[in-house]
Amino acid sequence: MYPGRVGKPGDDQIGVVAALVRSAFLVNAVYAESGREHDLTPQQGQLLCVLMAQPYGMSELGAMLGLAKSSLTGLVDRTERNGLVRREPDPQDARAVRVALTPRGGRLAEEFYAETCRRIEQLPSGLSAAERDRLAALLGRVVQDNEVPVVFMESDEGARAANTH
Amino acid sequence: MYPGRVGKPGDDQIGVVAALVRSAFLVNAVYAESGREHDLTPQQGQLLCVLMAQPYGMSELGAMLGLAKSSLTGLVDRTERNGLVRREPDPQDARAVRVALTPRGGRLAEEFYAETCRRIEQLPSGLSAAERDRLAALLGRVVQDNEVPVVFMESDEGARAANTH
DNA sequence: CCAGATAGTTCGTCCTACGAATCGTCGGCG
DNA sequence: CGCCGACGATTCGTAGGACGAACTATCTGG
Repeated sequence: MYPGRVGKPGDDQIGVVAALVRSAFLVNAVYAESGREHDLTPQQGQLLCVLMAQPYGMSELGAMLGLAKSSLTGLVDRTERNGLVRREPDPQDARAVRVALTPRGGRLAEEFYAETCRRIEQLPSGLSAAERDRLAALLGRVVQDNEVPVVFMESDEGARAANTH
Repeated sequence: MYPGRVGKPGDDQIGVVAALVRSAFLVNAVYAESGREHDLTPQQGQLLCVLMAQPYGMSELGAMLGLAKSSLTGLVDRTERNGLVRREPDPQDARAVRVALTPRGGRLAEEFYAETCRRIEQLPSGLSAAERDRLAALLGRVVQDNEVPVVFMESDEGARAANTH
């Protein structure tokens, strides 16, 4: 009844729950550290990563990031003040606003994204390629089953945008 | 060289990197929501979870949680003000302090921990028991390879700590 | 054409996080 | 023994983050 142990007797493996929580802790730390290197707070970094895909309205951003409207206003304010994003009027709707990366914001986003990828990729470096693949497959299903918003680009989108390989 | 794809052609699986980042996003959301139900910020909830295992000194906590000393002082201040933790003098060292759960803090920690476990456990509900087990094994190795501090108890430690008192 | 819904902002409050400066204690070395 | 540097922790100032309630302006269905 406690975290997802399948209770093989004598198994001394960590539970799924603890594994998920602690790996999230790792990822959070990477975000923080990676952000610090580019003078970004984790939240601003996340915002840039979301906007790499395309511009979004404030409400859309709020829904994706799980933030209240007023929180978004502040986050975009500060990021805009740093010259990384821009509020553009929505041509269809005079109330609405589209938040887009500035050129400088775009460059910084690429750097931050690449750096973060690099660091995150180190985390499972103890696993074989096949194991990493299986981990990706399993976690990927968890992510999809729970309909996580695209807060971090698909890797090959990223790879293509970053270096057109 | 980008995120751990093993590049089977036509594979349309998410990359390890994106999977890790997005699952972390999920876990963060759970922490926030679970905390809200118990009038805890995610940070205070995390503090309580760490202290469930045993009391710690401020410096130890800072190291485990990855926070600067001054950040810890504030976090413990606020949590203490809410009556959830207590600063006890360290008998060996008059400079040091041991932070421990109050009875009320202990109860709240158990509730928060159980609720969080319950919710996190739901995340991989689309996986079979065997798959969850494999996910736990893989993520567990990542966590251990990266020496993640025990920011979330082992499940059976939790059960034991709760009962053997 | 108007009433209600919708998009965003403002305001006040509290929490989070940090570095620099500070204070008291500890311990080793002369 | 006494001192001084290391160490544990707090204080202070600053800046960011998150929220709800109240507000403005626009949009849209009837």
